[in-house]
Amino acid sequence: MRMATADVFQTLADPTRRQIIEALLGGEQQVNDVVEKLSIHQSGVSRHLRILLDAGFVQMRPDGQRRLYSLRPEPFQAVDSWVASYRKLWEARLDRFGDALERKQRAKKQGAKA
Amino acid sequence: MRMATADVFQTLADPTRRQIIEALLGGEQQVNDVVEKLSIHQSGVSRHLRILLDAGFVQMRPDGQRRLYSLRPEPFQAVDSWVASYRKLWEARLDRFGDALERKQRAKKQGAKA
DNA sequence: TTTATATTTACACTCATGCATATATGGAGC
DNA sequence: GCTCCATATATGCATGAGTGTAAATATAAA
Repeated sequence: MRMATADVFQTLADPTRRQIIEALLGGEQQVNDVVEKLSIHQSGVSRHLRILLDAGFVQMRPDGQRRLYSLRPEPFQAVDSWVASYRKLWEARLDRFGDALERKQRAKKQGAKA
Repeated sequence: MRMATADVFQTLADPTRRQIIEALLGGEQQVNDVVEKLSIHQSGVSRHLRILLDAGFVQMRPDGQRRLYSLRPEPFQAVDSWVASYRKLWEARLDRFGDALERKQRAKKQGAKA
């Protein structure tokens, strides 16, 4: 149960796990709910959830005989922080749009607050 | 040679490949330069570079008997865009700091421009 | 105890990795 | 042109890791 960035990518490598993550974006779900959205047996989903739990992507809350799973932000932040190191690769070529974009976003944010 | 987000995570799952990517952050490198930074044989590096090439992470430019590899932005953008879908998971709990932070960054940016 | 929900384990299978070796490619020297 | 050397890729092999399924086991409620 390490929790390093390394395991984060290892965990995300499996498409079924990414599907599970996407399914949980809607909010807390019990195992069977997740199973219905995938084409894999329940035992497989349980194992994937276990891996996601170990990697910190999800948390679990027992509710009677059910187990409710939901997303946790930390590993996503780790990915975000990793990719940030490489953002310079494409930000340069967007520079000319940068200022206009920034102004637009700032205006939007101001509007939302009003 | 697909190029979907799926392969992106699959490609990033291997720690040696992430090392290679990191090594290329310094700029264009020939294969031997990369080999020296890792503890793996040249043939292995070549195969990893091939995989990175297929996934779009790197591009190759022949220079005599050397092959110069460098990073390409697209797959990183794909990761960035994927993680953006989950940003709401942690942005909420940072809201109270958000305004102060934004002001600070804005001030910094202004300062840099001056 | 019976039922619903979920996890664990054993198994077969596939796939990826690293190494070693062989093969390709390009330049230098003759 | 030809050979020699440096650089790099491709292939065959052994090994290890991960996946899905099915059966067995846990857990909680009725």
